[in-house]
Amino acid sequence: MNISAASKAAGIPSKTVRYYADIGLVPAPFRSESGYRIYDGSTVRKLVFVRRAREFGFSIGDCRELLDLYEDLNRSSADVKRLATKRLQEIARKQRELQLLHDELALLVDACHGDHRPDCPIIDGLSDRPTDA
Amino acid sequence: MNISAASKAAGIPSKTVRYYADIGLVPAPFRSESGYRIYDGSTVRKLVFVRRAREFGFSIGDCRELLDLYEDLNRSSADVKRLATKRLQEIARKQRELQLLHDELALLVDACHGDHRPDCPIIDGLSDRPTDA
DNA sequence: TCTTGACCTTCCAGTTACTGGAAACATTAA
DNA sequence: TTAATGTTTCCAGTAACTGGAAGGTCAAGA
Repeated sequence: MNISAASKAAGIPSKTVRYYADIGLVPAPFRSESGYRIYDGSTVRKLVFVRRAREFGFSIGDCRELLDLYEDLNRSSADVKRLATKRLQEIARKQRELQLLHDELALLVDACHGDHRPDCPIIDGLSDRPTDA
Repeated sequence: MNISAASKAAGIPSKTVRYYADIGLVPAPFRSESGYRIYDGSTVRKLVFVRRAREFGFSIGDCRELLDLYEDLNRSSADVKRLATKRLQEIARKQRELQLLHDELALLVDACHGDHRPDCPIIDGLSDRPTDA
């Protein structure tokens, strides 16, 4: 599996796949005789995990910690479980905030009659005229 | 309402609040005689909206479009409704992906007995040895 | 009134996490 | 064998902040 196949499988550009190995986020892949990177399923799965975590605002440092869970889970189980649980709570918080964002936008869409009538309660609430706050 | 109050209200650092006006993402605030920025509730509400959108991976460009919805909703309603609906679908997709991330991490946590027993089915599946893929 | 400390200003440089492009070597298909 | 495509390294550029310097402002207290 060379880099473009791994890139496709993980949903991450080749450039970024290289970068993630350069900074040691994922293990550096083996090389073919001619120097081509050769990826295995294990690394690809990590890349997928990183992509999803990055999409939701976890930093590279966070990803490093999250990936360490994979390696360390059976070692210092208690500490690691606490860390993972903290991250789970963060994800749950993100889910709630995402729901708020969704609802706010859905409200806009619902309030919009899709024609040219000028009365829109949402616009009234968010226009530039000075308000209560 | 000066910049630190607006910063607190919106949950965004003062630096970033200034930056968002510099790049024209939110309207440039009025100034006091001495040059201090003066914020109103309307702009603060936009800043909150931007913060939430940014936290979920919408780019500054995306935020610009989203904010335009507020201004343009009662104008070209049909087009704008289509754009908003597209964004809603994206948010829904993000929610599903976030759920996957959550489940994956929850699986790790559940599988971890919090002690030092060495058998962990998740680790087995994600270890560095070559796998099926 | 003066001063002290917190807050504000602009400007410019640095950071994070990529991302694009050049130059050169490798592989494959015709 | 040659053309197209894929890969390599290296270095520079971008997006979106973020930190720090140098200096002006404001409100409270001696």
